[in-house]
Amino acid sequence: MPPQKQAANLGDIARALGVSVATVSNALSGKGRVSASLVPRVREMADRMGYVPSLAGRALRTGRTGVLGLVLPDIANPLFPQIAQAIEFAAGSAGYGTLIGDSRGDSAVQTEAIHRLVERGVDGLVVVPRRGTRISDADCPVAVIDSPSTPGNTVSADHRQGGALVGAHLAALGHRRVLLLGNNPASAVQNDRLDGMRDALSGHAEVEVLWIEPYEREREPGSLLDLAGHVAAGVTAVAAVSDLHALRAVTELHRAGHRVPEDVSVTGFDDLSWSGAITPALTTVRADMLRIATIAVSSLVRVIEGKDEAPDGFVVSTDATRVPMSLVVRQTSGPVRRTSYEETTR
Amino acid sequence: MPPQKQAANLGDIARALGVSVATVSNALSGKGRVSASLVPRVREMADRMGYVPSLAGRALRTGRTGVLGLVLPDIANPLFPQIAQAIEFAAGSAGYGTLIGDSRGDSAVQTEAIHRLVERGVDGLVVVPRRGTRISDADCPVAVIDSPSTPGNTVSADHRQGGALVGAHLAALGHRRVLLLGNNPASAVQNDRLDGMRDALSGHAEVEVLWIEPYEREREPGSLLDLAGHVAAGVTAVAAVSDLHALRAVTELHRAGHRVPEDVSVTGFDDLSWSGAITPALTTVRADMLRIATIAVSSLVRVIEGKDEAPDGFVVSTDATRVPMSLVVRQTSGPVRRTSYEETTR
DNA sequence: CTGAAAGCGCTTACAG
DNA sequence: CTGAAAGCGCTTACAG
Repeated sequence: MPPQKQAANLGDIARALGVSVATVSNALSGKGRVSASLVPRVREMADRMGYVPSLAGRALRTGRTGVLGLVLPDIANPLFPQIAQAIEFAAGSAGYGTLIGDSRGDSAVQTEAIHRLVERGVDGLVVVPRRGTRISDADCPVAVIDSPSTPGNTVSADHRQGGALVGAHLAALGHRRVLLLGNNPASAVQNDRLDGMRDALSGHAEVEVLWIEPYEREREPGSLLDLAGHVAAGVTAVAAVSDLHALRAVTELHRAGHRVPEDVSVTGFDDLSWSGAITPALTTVRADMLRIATIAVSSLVRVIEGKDEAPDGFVVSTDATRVPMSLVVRQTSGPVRRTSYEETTR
Repeated sequence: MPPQKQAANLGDIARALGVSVATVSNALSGKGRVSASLVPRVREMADRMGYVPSLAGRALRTGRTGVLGLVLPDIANPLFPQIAQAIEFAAGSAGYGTLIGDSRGDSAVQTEAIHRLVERGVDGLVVVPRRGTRISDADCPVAVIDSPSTPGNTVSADHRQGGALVGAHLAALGHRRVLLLGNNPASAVQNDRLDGMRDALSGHAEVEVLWIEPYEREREPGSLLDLAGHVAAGVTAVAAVSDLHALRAVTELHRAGHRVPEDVSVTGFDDLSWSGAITPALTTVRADMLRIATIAVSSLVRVIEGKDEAPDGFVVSTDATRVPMSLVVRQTSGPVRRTSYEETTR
């Protein structure tokens, strides 16, 4: 007997078995007391009839939809795939669907996106907020993924510790003069990363920060960073707060005739998808997104399922968890070598 | 009077106004005949009471959820953000939410992801299928975004025309010997792009295809493409089927001591987020994702809302629409110049 | 251990 | 033009 196609419901199963829908519901959910002998019969019949529970019916009755909303600052952000994939996986594993909302880099759109998701009845929200935004009461539990420096309860990678990983790595390689590269002095994430680098390098190397102009897709041709000038001044390593900046550094150094890492080491941050594919492959720092996502989703789910209280204006407490980052050493970072200039002047 | 907080429903409004829920429903939806004088009163009261329609109630009654599923071959794919953003926007504009599903690069997971979305009651599905997968009946309308060479009804960028754009561009710049770069001879998308390039270059330049090994995040250090060898043999332009390959070409050429584009032009494909940020900025080809998404979503919505028949086993007909791509000329592609070698040997 | 009943919020024929 | 009623599919007290 082939499984039937058209959606059967609890009533169909109950009728087929001569029992009540309540009993079928209980047998399937394992909640109410049902005679042991009935459970397998119900299950089998449900299978045979191709029973798929109606989420709408369940949602109407329970007031829960089994869906989480994911609000991102800008889907076009290159880091987004990692986050979205991790959240989708964590949510799926917990039995939840993932509805996406895009802030398109705009606070007003972010607010609107949150409202739309709430109207759709999401049970909880994972928000990666736009810089500087605070998520207020959203009529549902919210988990925030952000920098550790953000006030309030958040889950996030430990950007500072990640920075320290880079700093320690470069110090161990013998670098004495390191140029740090960022593009936004107002970014908590960037500052955390830079602070970590500074900490780990202090006592080992001179450090200088170069704030480049904010990233623009179509910047002026020829607007270079003058890395060559810094190299001439003795810099042997460039540590960027993002793979994007690192890539820019590598390509500009190459173009200026320097070799990476023979003349200058370069490190990035985030392990974007292409960072292993360039030549030389980029040394970078990776967040454990799956862990971050799992923490965010599970705290949310605990509140949704009533196992935790929702503290602090409905924002989920995660004890401001910091998830350690890990260093991915590839070919752009190497030991300091004497430059050929110094070698030839001996 | 401040707007009330707790979710009001149709019954609350009806009670407040002394009319029936049916009337309120009709007034709000504009469907049933309601006296003109009542409509604004109902609307106003709904606003004042902070009425938010229950999607669950509506879904249970109408059998529609107002949610579309988006199934992606691999969220980690760098092209994904563009697609997801466009679909989310198009769906949102049409009044639909977007539930995501990730195939994680695995056909079995893809099938499972589709099932999960269908179980969640999505009204339709936008699928970017894994290579070689055909989406069969999914119990809901499906729009497929894929290569034009894929059998069946799909929406897609016109990859071949995009390739021709690159070819024509390089031909116009005077290149006589062009190396095409791909990594998967079985990919319909890549072959379409290459065919377009070949077409446009034929009669103008000698063309050769280099299939590099499939992209791996952590490839063997030092596995280079020997682009230098090709350059020595007279190649003045490298046209890649992806920005990723183009990036690899640029970095390897740099490292081999060639300048881009002075010695060798390089072009990519897809306009990934970083392609304007490298130095030199990457010449590439961009798909009109918003248009593609709009076509996919609107064909889906027409079927869902009963304005079109669902043809061909529930797969939405889009007349196999081909959306033209556009060339983004940046700094990696330039006119052929005599090499300094030849200049100095005169 | 099992069943009858209520009700989540909505929309849609159907009667008035 | 408006209202009473049914019913989408489910779960959960409550009686038996």
